[in-house]
Amino acid sequence: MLNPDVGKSGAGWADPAPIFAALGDRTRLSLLMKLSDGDARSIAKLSTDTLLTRQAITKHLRVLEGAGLVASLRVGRESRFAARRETIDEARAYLDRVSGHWDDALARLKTFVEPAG
Amino acid sequence: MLNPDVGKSGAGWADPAPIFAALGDRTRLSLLMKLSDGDARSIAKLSTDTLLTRQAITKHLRVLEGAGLVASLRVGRESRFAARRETIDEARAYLDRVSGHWDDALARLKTFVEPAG
DNA sequence: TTATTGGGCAACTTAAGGGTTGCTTATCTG
DNA sequence: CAGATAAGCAACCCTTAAGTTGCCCAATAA
Repeated sequence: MLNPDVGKSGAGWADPAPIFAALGDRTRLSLLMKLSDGDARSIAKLSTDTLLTRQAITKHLRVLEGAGLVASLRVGRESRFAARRETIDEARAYLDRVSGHWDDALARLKTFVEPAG
Repeated sequence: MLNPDVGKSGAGWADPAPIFAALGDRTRLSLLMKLSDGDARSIAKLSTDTLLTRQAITKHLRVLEGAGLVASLRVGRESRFAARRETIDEARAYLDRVSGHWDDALARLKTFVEPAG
């Protein structure tokens, strides 16, 4: 399948937690890194240079796919995976929201000791 | 404790997976959101408007702290937590790296069907 | 000083995650 | 066609994660 919509839906916002959860694994991050040039690769190719079995890699790829971070397409006898920038950008946008709302470190230190206000 | 260094270390790069793993939970994201104004809040305050017990919230906060996403400081009888922008930005920077390396969607579709090259 | 409120600690249950092995199916190559 | 290569499926470990309950301790407020 070329894609489940894990993306944005009009007005409200989808829960980004599953995206971050998918990113929260060393193996999956390194898979995403390999795919970070935009090219698609087969499972076999993605399984080289790793200690894990092909099945393990497959599972990780499916997790990434479930989160919308990669898309897969079967061509011939192989399954090719490619990174999906949209979802990565969605995660970035979320981090922007939680990061962009306050100013300097000094102000933060103050708030530790100030009354609960 | 005001924080263990989960941050960058000179030349190489720390593994960002634990950061994303910490972000990969709805409850923790909502906690971070509450803290996204830069102010510190007590556990009690952060436990209001949630169905979970205070203990559960505490655990989540400790997970966030372990990942460096928040810092805590005990003042009087309460533990105040505040978000740490550095770590959030670290996660953003990582996403920049995996996202910033290819161009348009069309090119990506091509790579699905092209020979493995 | 006695309640009350904010938190820490520990034990325990349930469910999910990461990984493996074994076997089967489909595709490509000689 | 025979053999090799790419992958899917399913069952099965083992460990960690999320959440709960119960109890105890420290700081504040009446």
